[in-house]
Amino acid sequence: MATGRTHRPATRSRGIPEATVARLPLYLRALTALSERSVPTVSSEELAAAAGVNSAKLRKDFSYLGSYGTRGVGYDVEYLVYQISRELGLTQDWPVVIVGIGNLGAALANYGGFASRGFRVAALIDADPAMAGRPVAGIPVQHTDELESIIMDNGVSIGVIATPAGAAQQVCDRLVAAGVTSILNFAPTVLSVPDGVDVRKVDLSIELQILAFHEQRKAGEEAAADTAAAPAATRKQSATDQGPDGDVPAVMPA
Amino acid sequence: MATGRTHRPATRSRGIPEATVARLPLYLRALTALSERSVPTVSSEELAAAAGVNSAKLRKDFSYLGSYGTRGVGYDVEYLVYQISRELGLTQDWPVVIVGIGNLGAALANYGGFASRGFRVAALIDADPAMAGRPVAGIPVQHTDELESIIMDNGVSIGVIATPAGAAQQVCDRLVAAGVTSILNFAPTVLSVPDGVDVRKVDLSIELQILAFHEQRKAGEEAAADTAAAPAATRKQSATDQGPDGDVPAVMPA
DNA sequence: GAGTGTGAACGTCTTCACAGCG
DNA sequence: CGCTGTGAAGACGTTCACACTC
Repeated sequence: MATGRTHRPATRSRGIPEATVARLPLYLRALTALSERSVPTVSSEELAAAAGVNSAKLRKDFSYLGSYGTRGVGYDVEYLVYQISRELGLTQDWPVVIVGIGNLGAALANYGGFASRGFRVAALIDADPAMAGRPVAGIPVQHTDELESIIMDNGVSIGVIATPAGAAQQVCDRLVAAGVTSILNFAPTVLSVPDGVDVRKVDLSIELQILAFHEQRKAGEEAAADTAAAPAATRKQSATDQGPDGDVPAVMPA
Repeated sequence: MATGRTHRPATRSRGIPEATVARLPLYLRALTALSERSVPTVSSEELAAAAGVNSAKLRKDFSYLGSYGTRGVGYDVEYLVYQISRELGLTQDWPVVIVGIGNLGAALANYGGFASRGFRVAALIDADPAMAGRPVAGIPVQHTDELESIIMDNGVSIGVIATPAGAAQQVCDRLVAAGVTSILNFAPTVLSVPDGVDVRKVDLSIELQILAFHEQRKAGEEAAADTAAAPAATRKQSATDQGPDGDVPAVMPA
């Protein structure tokens, strides 16, 4: 089955902290927007505001990549876009397959955010024979039987699972056996994979439950409403910090 | 500057850590599955395996809720389901509106994971007049003009945004003005909201970029492959821990 | 002067390991 | 004995504040 990958020595010597990696796409998006408006440079303060984080965090994050800024000036937008893209591995082409072309799978296939980065939908796969051949987002759906050959022929290493929960583990096993080493899982199940395979999970229902928790808490605090500093109308960037993490599952490096 | 920032009073006396809150839905799902199989009790070890975390973390998490286990035995499944549901606020009904009924919005409307918890889709809203009246997942789509009245009439406090990025902030503003205090955002934008409103973000493209980062790293490590302990076929639960967090944005309690 | 880069302080989350209870 | 519950230790992440550079 899996290649016996090594263990992670705990301290990633050359490594960029996971928390930082998770924010790089955020910075990249903000920078891309600036780039499209032909803004030449940004300060950490401005960029941080656009990305919804605070500037100290942003500077610290960038410091892990290297010293790409200019003191007294800020960061060169184009240069940073390139550096972050390279760090994230977006300067290369990543063929991706989406398995499970229901409502969600179709939404993913149509999602523009993939192509704009280095991702290319190499194939759509579904178990329903009636779907076979039917085009979704301009790409013909192929039957699950073809899964292995599609993966191998296209050198796919990233797979997206958008099947019902019951089918997810089985699909996952087949993807991994065929050579996929990174999986984005939308099915509400805990997938088990061999060492060396990364899984990230997106779970809609979990996100709502976390919101419900905070919502409930708010309701209970209607009383003691003011403590010290709490200007009612202070606008605040939302994406700032998001809870520790746990939410959307996880990266499991070898 | 130097000392004393009027921060959050440090010790949230009654508070459950965010990281723990984010895992409660995971435990709940695992417990529900056990409950359906009429399993009466579980040990922390078994439940942890089912949820994809380690047992120490699970016990610590539960300890914030109270002492619901029995030493030498484990946890009563039904009782824990109830306690966690209550803690998450799922024992009450949460009417939710989904704005933006494209592929993704439709997928969300059809998603079974909502109803099974305390969430009820109170309305589907779209800006396209051609969508109005058309049923999606058995619910007729309503026009954006009705947004405010829908929110108020149904006492909706949780909104889901599945619109294109360009419309998200505007929709968000209207939702908030109408009384929504928790938002789940699928649009690839940083939303800015007043204090007291929570926003969580799910961003598909960001998840893929994080996977690409790790994938790239793997490719570069093909060389030094063996260290010490690396049983090739060791199966591992995926959702264990997922990176620090940052990824999907954030909860911003008042 | 303006703004980056970063050591050090601080806070949060995870893991360990074992006391204590059924 | 088995397994929970939890202090204490340690890893990780964030924030502060300022030296340093342009």
